[in-house]
Amino acid sequence: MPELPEVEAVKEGLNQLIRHKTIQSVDVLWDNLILGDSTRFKQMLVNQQIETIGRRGKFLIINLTDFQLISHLRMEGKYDYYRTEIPSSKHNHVFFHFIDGTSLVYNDVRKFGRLQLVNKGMALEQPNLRKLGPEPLGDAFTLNYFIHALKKSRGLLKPVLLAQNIVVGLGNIYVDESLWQAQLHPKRAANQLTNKEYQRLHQAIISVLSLAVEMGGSTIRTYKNALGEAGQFQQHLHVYGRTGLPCDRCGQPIEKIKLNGRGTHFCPRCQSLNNDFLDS
DNA sequence: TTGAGTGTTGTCGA
DNA sequence: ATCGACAACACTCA
Repeated sequence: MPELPEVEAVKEGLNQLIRHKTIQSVDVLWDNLILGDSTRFKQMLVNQQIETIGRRGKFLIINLTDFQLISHLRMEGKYDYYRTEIPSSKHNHVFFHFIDGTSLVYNDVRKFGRLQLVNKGMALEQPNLRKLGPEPLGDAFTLNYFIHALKKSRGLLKPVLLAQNIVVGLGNIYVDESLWQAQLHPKRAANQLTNKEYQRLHQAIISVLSLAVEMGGSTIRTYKNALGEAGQFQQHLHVYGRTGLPCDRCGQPIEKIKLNGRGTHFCPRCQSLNNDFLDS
């Protein structure tokens, strides 16, 4: 489900809903969602107060009195907030009960998500967070940085952009959309673009993600933010889920291929493997 | 009915 | 070290 824009929307919702609330108890119905010992996880959270909720890449970071709770939604993780009774669902797996009687429930159909409690200040020191690249909408994501990073990289454009070590936040939807916007084939060698192409790609990533954040993300099948609201960026998709439909730029039917196991959508005319002529 | 496909990423083997 | 395949799991669709 969630790429950067969706996680950002969840973060915003959680900040509205659970800031300053104090946890009374925690229930875990599927231990594999918890990294580390789930008994300790439940114990340590009692009496912790929520300060603020942040985001790093696709990770949510819930800042507590003495700890940080790292939460990754992976494919289908969601948070639901309830003021009264919690409707029964076979996919509700983790329950945070607050002293005011309200609850935050982690729901995950596929159980791929992960929750990890670490000491305050240690979230960004975890190995998987430490190797993340810069935020695409932050100051560190400069064109110069991006060019140098991609020139050092090996492999094909799309897999390299999905790896999160050069820039965070892109997933299968937004990488396809960014490559369409930049008119680059997903199988181009990532270290062999022209400077003009690097510039187009850099700009495309920023503009696609900015608009998607503004629209509250994309709701393709099931995504909802913590307030229960759908995203609206799906109205703006040009290639993802548009296989066979005419390209919005040139009319050629959108193609779908498999690239490293991921469905990959692109326009075979606008995003040719040999499109150097676009720079002339 | 069965198999393929689904928004992610950590791990494993070459 | 790096890259691709696979696993974690449930559900939908052809």
